[in-house]
Amino acid sequence: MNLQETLAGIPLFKGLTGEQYDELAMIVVDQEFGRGRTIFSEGDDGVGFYVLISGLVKIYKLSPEGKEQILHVFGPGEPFAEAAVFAGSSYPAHALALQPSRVFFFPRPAFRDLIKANPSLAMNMMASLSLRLKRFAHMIEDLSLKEVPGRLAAHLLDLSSSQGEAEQVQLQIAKAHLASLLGTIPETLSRILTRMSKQGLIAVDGQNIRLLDRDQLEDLAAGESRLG
Amino acid sequence: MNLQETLAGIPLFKGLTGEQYDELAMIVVDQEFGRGRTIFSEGDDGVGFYVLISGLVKIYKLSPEGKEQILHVFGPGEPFAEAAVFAGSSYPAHALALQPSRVFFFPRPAFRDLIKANPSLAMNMMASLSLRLKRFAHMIEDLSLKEVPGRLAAHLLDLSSSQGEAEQVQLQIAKAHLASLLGTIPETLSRILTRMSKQGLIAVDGQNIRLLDRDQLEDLAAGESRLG
DNA sequence: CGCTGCGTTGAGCTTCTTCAACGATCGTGG
DNA sequence: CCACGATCGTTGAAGAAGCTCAACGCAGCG
Repeated sequence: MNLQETLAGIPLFKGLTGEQYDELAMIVVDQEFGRGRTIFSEGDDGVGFYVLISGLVKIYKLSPEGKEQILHVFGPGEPFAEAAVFAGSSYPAHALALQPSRVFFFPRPAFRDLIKANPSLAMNMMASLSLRLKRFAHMIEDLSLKEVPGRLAAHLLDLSSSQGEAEQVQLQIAKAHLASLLGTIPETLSRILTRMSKQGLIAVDGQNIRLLDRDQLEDLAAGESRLG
Repeated sequence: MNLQETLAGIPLFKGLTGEQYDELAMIVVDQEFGRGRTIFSEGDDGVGFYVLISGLVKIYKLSPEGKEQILHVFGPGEPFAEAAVFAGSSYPAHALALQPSRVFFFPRPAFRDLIKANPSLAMNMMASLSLRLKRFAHMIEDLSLKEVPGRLAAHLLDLSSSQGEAEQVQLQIAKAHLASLLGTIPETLSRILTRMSKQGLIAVDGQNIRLLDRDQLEDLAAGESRLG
């Protein structure tokens, strides 16, 4: 697959003309990061943004005591650090490859020129930023208004819908990472998984989880009920 | 002040040409909302976005049990609900006027046409969305990695810097609203304000708060220390 | 006057975290 | 091939932070 074809497969760049893909191809930098490698750190100069081509990347914040809050885990096709291109000048969080990852890097000045000249690219970018905003709003809501079992249930149902409404979902990330994504710690997550299993809501087998009682999971996710 | 002048005073629209202000003026709808009036509700059809001209507006989520989490309190000059223009089709949260407010409403289709034809407007919009994204990321970090005293300290220092580094800051909103903005409840906020006063960090007089020990407030805000 | 919105304080309880120990798995180098 | 360390997960006991419930105070205003 050549560069232009790869670019055309990225949702952010959908609907562009062949010429526009050529322009993108001219400024893109193809990079690889091994598992556990840092892509950028909070406070680093925001020199451009990325699109993940393959692999898995986490975006996270750290507290002074070392506790981590994952803001997002990105899979193939997703852009990250776009905000750094348009606001402020430094990355507001850390980015690290959870799996060996291939990313396309777009340098800030060249990309700004491109987007200024391409309204449909700008519209795509605004849609992407807006979607991200919605997800963050959802995350704030979850952290503040739901307890951990509710957040977990919501996450499992999200996974199910993104994995084709299957009864069995795949976490994709280690449980320790899931804990950080849900705003808690591994111990607490482990206890809650055990509790939900005992109550017949789910069945856990490593990173595979079967959703046995969707109705009750949905009640939990809505914050309408407690886990006895 | 005529319409074009008012538009020119809005940061989102800065740097546009006179002709562009005329175009904006043609699609804008001038609206007023009394104190306590709902501007839109979560799930409503996202028919456009708003810029607050005067007054005070809160954007918030509600849990099924009625607990509220304020995502943002907007003052004059700030746009809100922009995300609804570019992603999804419904508002993802509620908006309510905390004070009598005047807003400019921009209908979605007309504004999309406008922004597609005006690259500098698009760049401004992307900057605005990106800034919002940063603030949300910060809020997630606070909710997850800091305790309530830390969030309060961070908020007070934010207020101080936006109010000209004054020793005395003005909350602008009721303490019950501040509690919701910080992801807690009025009782807890009240207790913490009392505690911080007794320890000489601040002095509270209604909505006026004097910052007596900036160093220690900054430690708290960074999450590096606890409130004895 | 009495209502309503707003704030404070106390007692008890739930949830979550901390600290500590332990078990399983896996890849690597001796 | 086994041993070792590293990563990851689980479980228990104790403690802290924050929430719920309830009562009360106080100011503004119809």
